Amino acid sequence: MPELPEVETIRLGLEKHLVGHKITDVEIKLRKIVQGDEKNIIGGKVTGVRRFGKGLVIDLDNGYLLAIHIKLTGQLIYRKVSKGGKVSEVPKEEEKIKVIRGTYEVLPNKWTHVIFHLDKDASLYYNDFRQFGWIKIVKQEELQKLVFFKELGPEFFKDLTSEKFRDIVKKSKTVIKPLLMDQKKISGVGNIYANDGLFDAKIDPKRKANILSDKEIENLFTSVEKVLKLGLKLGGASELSFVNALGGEGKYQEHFLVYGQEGKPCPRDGSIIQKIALGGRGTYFCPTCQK
DNA sequence: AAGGATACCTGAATGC
DNA sequence: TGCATTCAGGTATCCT
Repeated sequence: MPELPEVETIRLGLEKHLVGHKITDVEIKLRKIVQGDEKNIIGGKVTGVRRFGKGLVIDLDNGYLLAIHIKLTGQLIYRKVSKGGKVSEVPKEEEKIKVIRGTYEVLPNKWTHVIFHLDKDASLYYNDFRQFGWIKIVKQEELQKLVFFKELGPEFFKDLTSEKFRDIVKKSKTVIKPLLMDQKKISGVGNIYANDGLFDAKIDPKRKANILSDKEIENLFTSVEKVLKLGLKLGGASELSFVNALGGEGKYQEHFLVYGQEGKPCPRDGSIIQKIALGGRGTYFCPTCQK
């Protein structure tokens, strides 16, 4: 569920607040989350934050980087201890942050698995209640050796053109919805935006990719771009545990078209939205207007 | 090789 | 009521 818009929202926040900070210490509470030697990043200063699909890269000035995937429930939250009650958009010590659905906790909490201590009274917390995410500490030149980054397909707003998208769709023998979510084919799209994009394009998620017409493929490209753009504009979808780099919530969950809307009326024609499983994932669609 | 099924994990929702 | 089961999902891995 953290998909391109959510991860980009985090990246923008980290770029604004984290860049320029030096890592002074790393506290690892759950070892399996971190791979590589944390000693290699101590003393390193953050020079930039990049995103590839749903993956994040925090670049340091000492030749190392942090490659991060938050998977379903990871959170990266920046906090700076405010001195002298100065007004700041950065969360304060006592501020509670959404952990999962209706649960709010201060930092750190039982789901905080890694704490990066930074200079200038700041810290970066990694929380993850399902513990699926990972943080890899590697040398700059080793990023492209990481399987996840190496195998990523082209992505929307970057290197995926509508022509490339058409070729990928036409070549695939799978069902269109799982194809949209296959990171090796197209990166950045997950369950929420695949469901809503297909709805916007009026395409039945069960159809085989290679039988879609050129026009349908073009519409789908435009529709997926459209919902991704809206998701980013609204700061992502926070229905489960997504929060931005300052612990704030997004608003796209208030604008879901069909995702999670089983039993509710279709926003286009009022038919009841159905839920089925495709590729083992929840799939929501309108049975009458998605052909 | 591509595509499908399963594991990973835990809180919430559901079942009886 | 309370205990057990099911469900959610992005990869990683195994299997065909």
